[in-house]
Amino acid sequence: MANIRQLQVNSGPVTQCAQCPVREHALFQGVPLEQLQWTQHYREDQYRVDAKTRLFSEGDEHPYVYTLFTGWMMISKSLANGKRQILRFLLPGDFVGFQLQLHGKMTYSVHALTDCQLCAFPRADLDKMLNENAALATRMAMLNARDMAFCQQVLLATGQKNAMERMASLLLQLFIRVKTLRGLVKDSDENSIELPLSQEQIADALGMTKEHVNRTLREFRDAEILDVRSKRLRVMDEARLTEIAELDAKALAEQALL
Amino acid sequence: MANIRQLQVNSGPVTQCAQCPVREHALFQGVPLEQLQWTQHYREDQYRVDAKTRLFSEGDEHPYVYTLFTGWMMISKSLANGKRQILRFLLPGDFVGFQLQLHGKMTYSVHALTDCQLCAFPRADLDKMLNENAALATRMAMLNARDMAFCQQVLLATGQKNAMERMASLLLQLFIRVKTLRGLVKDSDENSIELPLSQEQIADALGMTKEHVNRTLREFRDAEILDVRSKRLRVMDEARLTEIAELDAKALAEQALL
DNA sequence: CGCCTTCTTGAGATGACTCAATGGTGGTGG
DNA sequence: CCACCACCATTGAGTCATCTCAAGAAGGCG
Repeated sequence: MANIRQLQVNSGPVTQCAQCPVREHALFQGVPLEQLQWTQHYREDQYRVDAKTRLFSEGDEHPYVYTLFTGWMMISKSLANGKRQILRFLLPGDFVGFQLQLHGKMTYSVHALTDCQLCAFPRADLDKMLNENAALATRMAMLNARDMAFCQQVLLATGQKNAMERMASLLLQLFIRVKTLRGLVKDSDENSIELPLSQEQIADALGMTKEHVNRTLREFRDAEILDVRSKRLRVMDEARLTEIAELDAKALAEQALL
Repeated sequence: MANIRQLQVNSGPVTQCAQCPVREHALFQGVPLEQLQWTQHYREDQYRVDAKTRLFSEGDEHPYVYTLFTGWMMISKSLANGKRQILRFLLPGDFVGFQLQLHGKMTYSVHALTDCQLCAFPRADLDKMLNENAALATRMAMLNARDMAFCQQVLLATGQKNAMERMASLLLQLFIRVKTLRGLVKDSDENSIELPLSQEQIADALGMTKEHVNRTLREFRDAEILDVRSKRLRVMDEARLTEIAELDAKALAEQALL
């Protein structure tokens, strides 16, 4: 609740995106170029959003959908008593904002965890574009199916795994996704990734308290499996982590590639 | 685990579907008829599945996707230790089987709770159909978005609500969906619906134990809010139930209509 | 340097779980 | 039509994982 601040979208297109690992808009990946010519006349703008600011909130009538180009964001839903569930962390390449009520109120909130750059589409245009281009609409369905599979994985974890297993699932999933993205943008450290999350955010993603997240992270550190410290996740024993998480690392990497 | 039996698909098309409340295949609803003419040459068969039998399991390479015409089914994922999360209950009109790896292993299992009738499509055809017809692909994306919103709702509940609130959410959601479907097929009893679930299944859908489901149901009965008995859910105090569930009844009804 | 957020740790409370035993109920076959 | 059996619901008592409340330590940022 407390960390929701004013939206700061600096309008004006960002022409270049030099450090962006995903050059194409996610919706267009794999769609043949000649089928995209006609989309030229649809509006498409790039925006910056500062760390810790809100892109939109649950209940807003928000006119855009986005592809995240750089940075980390999160999607969340809250209850009246202030409890918050983080549904997903967004990484470069992820699509945000598509939902059933295309022109109704958003069913979740989106916040930037780091400074972000994103590509925006007017909802009205998206609607038309999908109905005019089957390859695009199919890709949209596929993106949705990927996110669905992920949401179901998290639901399985939240409903049936204990604290340690849930945490292993989340961290391994992020570890693999970030390393997969990195394939496109070379990096040095093989067994550590940037992890711009507070323990409270991890807690809200896993449905546990921040204190228990802290204790669980300590257990992992004591067992020399992983170490989360100063916004960095270091994995010492990936095999053991995979075992605890009970996830299929190969499937995760495939998902991350889409 | 124990209630997984042999698949019994009686092949041969079911030409009529007299008692079916959803006459159209979900994927085709809202798609103009003239755009569907050309789909005629794609295969489409109807099947029956007996109560308590499996349609397919996590890990199977299953060649069909389905629309459920009559009956209740459930989608679930399991862990090695036998714990099972029920991801969703399927009602007439629901689409099952679409996923990212269209031709790979299924990421979840599907079981029939009652005797069911469903309409099957070969996966290979679906792929082509989507890529040839934008309206169809858009509709697929929309169906997915609906299911996504529902999955996120459940995730919020499982992560942040207590036993009573979670249970209220599930039962209210089913209550509204079934009553909405009933709009198409008139029925008498206004405040009760058929609920072909065991307490153990409710438990697996909510991430709690069957014993605690039993105790929680008792609390609801004692408070004269609802009564689940002999495969029937009777709601005595819908206002109170909605309040406890902290759900938007109007939004639920809209979702149910898609 | 100082302030504010985040992390860390402890101790006690509790909601939900486990284990165990009994009671119901519907379906099946004699 | 009844008797049996398997499955499902019910209830109790004790345990445990996780939560709550509290207080101090450590970062990071202006």
